[in-house]
Amino acid sequence: MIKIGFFSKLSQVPVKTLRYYDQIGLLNPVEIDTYSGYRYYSVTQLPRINRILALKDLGLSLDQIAQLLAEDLPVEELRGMLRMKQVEIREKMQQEEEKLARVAARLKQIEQESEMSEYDVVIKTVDDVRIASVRDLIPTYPEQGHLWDELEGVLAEKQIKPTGPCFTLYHSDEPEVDTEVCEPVNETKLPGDETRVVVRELSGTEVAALIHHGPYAKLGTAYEALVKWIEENGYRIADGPYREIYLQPADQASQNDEKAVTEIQFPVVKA
Amino acid sequence: MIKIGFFSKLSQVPVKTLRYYDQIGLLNPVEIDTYSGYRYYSVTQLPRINRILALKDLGLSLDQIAQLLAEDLPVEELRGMLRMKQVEIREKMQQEEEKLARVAARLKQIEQESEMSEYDVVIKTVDDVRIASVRDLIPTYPEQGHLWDELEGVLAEKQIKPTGPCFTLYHSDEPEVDTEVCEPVNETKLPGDETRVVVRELSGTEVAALIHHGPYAKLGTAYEALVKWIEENGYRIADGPYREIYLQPADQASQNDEKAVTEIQFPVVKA
DNA sequence: CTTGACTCTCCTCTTACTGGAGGCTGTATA
DNA sequence: TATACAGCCTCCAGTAAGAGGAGAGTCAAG
Repeated sequence: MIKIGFFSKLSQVPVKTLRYYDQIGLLNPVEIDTYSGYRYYSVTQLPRINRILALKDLGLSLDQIAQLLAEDLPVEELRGMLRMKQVEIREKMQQEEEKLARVAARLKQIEQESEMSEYDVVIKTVDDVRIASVRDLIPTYPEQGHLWDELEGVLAEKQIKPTGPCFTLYHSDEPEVDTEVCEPVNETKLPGDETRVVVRELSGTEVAALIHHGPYAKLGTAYEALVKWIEENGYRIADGPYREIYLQPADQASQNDEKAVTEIQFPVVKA
Repeated sequence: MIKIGFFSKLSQVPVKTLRYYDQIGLLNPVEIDTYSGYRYYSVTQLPRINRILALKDLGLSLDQIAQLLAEDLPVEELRGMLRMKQVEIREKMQQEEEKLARVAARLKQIEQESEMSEYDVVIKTVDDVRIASVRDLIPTYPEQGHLWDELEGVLAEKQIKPTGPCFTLYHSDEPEVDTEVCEPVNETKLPGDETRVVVRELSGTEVAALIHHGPYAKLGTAYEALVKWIEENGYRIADGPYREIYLQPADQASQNDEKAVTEIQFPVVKA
């Protein structure tokens, strides 16, 4: 029959923690003085707390430990839990490894340019989306104006409103730029006469993305940064078109694109 | 000027999280309608939230991120933070690796014996402790009774009370057992006439320990389990004596040791 | 009897949100 | 124009595993 302080010394578990374990019913003292409220433990409880510590060291939660200790250990279940833990730990280790790679890449980037990059890349999963689009080959990127005119014309005529920001899909760059200009829409079909505008469904995919803020002429450096990030962070560019999303397009009238906000997205997979 | 739901869709950050970031001042909407309370964001805030996400992915806390974003980035500081993070992540990875080893060892043990071991090993650091002791060579472990009589006799005579449980240090096993029986004490010197009892200071050390509950005759299996654990969990036995701590000694009168509780400790270092 | 070391309960705080209740607001449709 | 209904608001509670502290009571030694 020993007091909590001594039990704490023997078990190397802080007093606060012992009280907490008492509270959640994980390890109750053998006796509590009804008058003073003092907790009294026995040295025979040391094996139990050691087991608690050992299981905690395996990464089990106190809840899980309580279960294991209560249901006088069905060995099969324990084995199952441990195997799950193994998988979990392996996953976590891999995540840490990737995190380490990202930190290293950041450091490298800072060393090279002696300032933090203007761009921050994020990995995300874009949802499926239905679009109306026009696709054609064009000689250079900026020359997609007539495609937009064509698409917008048809949509305006049929009174179809886009459900999100418009974007361009680039299917390939050579020999000419295989370009598809897109507006997300709700409709599944276009009513009426035939045009080059088609409605189709894009399926979601994992992408690496960044936001460019400023004139389109400087998109080049953004692309460079994105491609570099993908290479250095354990991904590679997957098949499929990449996107340029016009979150805030250039002002129609003035053609002022100083304040344009554009997101570019490359489909990626883990290398 | 867009509403929170759309900003959430663009940034892939849950609405709840955006509100939380607003609350802690990490990312405030550009405007809040004073009447309705609606938050209005701008697409130009997307770079900022992407930066937040990217830094979070490096393992930084929101607090740290807020600092970095506020103090218009002193590059040196960022570099320092990242280097610290690197070290941190490496440490964590190592810990995970050790955890994995422990889980594997547990699983192996269960496979072999098809039940959970009676013993749970914990690693702890024992404190420095001052002791009164008698040391001698004895032929076998159980024959330490006369050493105890000698020690207890002297302490009783000088009215010295032990400050903790008594224990035995085993300095070596061959050819005879080099045994030191110990009582922790407060005094730095023994008053009066000379005896074989000496007072000295034991320095703290890292040990692997387990608790044995039952007769001393069965301590053998406990030692086996402890040594096996040490081998299988990436430690090795370090120099120095090992300890047998009599937390609940055998009943003096009846010599009944059925309910004895004993801790055994081997000094260890990471292999 | 006093002193000082322990111990008690109760409260708040930590991270980065998540879930829910109850109540407005804004827009699209009938 | 009335009404759904999706979207938005605030406030409250809860998460894991304790840590820190206030204020008060208890125990053992001298």
